[in-house]
Amino acid sequence: MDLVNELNKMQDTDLALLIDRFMRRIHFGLQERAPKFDRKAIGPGGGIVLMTLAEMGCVALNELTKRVARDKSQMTRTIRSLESKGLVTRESSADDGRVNLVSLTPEGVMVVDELMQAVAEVVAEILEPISSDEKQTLKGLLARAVS
Amino acid sequence: MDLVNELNKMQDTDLALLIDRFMRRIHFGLQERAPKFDRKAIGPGGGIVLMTLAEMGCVALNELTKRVARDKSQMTRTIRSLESKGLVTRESSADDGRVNLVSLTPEGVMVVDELMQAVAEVVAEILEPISSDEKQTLKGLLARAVS
DNA sequence: CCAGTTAAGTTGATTTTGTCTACTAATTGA
DNA sequence: TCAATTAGTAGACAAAATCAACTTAACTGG
Repeated sequence: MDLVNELNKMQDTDLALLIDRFMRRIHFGLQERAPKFDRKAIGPGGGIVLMTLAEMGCVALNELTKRVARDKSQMTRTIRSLESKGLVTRESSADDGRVNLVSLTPEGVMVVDELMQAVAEVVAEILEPISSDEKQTLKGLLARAVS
Repeated sequence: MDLVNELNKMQDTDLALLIDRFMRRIHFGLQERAPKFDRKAIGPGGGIVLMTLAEMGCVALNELTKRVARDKSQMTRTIRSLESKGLVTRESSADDGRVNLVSLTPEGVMVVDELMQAVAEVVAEILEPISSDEKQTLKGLLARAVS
């Protein structure tokens, strides 16, 4: 019982390492391709925010912050940077004067499209050794774990 | 055909977001528990190195660098820091005068054991919604992708 | 054997992220 | 109405990533 528990812990531990390595490989893959698509110099932080926006649509800044799991002060800066590049807009909510609703501009949509294509290429490259069905499985499991 | 391709790209894209969120959740979970196990203030960077060392055993620094996918200059600093805390040792290789062989000290083993327990708890918490078999599947898929 | 090249590691400078605290303004609720 | 939350901003600082220059050891073609 305790032994089984030990083994399971082992397994969970190197799962963390696997996740880290996966992340780093995505990072390097994108960095290589950055000259091709990152004309606005949004960087990794901006990229994650843009992609999350593409996923969520117009959304409150605090919701976005929770989703990407970053500090709110940093999110302020990231959004301001993206705003200054014309990729996102903000308007304060009518319901609640404190919240800012963030959404992609048309140009933001174009930029995020290119970014997503690059991300897709990189991820596809990493996932090359596993089948399409398995990709589905992988994504499903991660989604259930993280949601 | 093109449409299917588009869909697959979409899926690969949000897989990257899922991985990022997973990583962040591990990070926060460990940060919460840090007071309990991180008495040597090794931090996330040092932690990954220690766990990788636990996995690989005595290994050349350049191999370690490749494995954790960090810059070699940073690895130099991380290892030096861990060395100064008595958690790893170095000796230059007999075969090749350029390479440094790194390994855990007995104290490093103890520290990494506590760390791994914390990591296991955090990961187990995140993976709570999926079954044990599914964990195996997940780990297998990631391992195949990343190796 | 030996000059040119490559690889391992170190150092330094710089930038980017992350973190923590303090603050303002808007909202909630007793 | 007034104390307590909540959203967002600003500043200071720490950690990590990045990039370039450099040293030393090892390899390689002639």
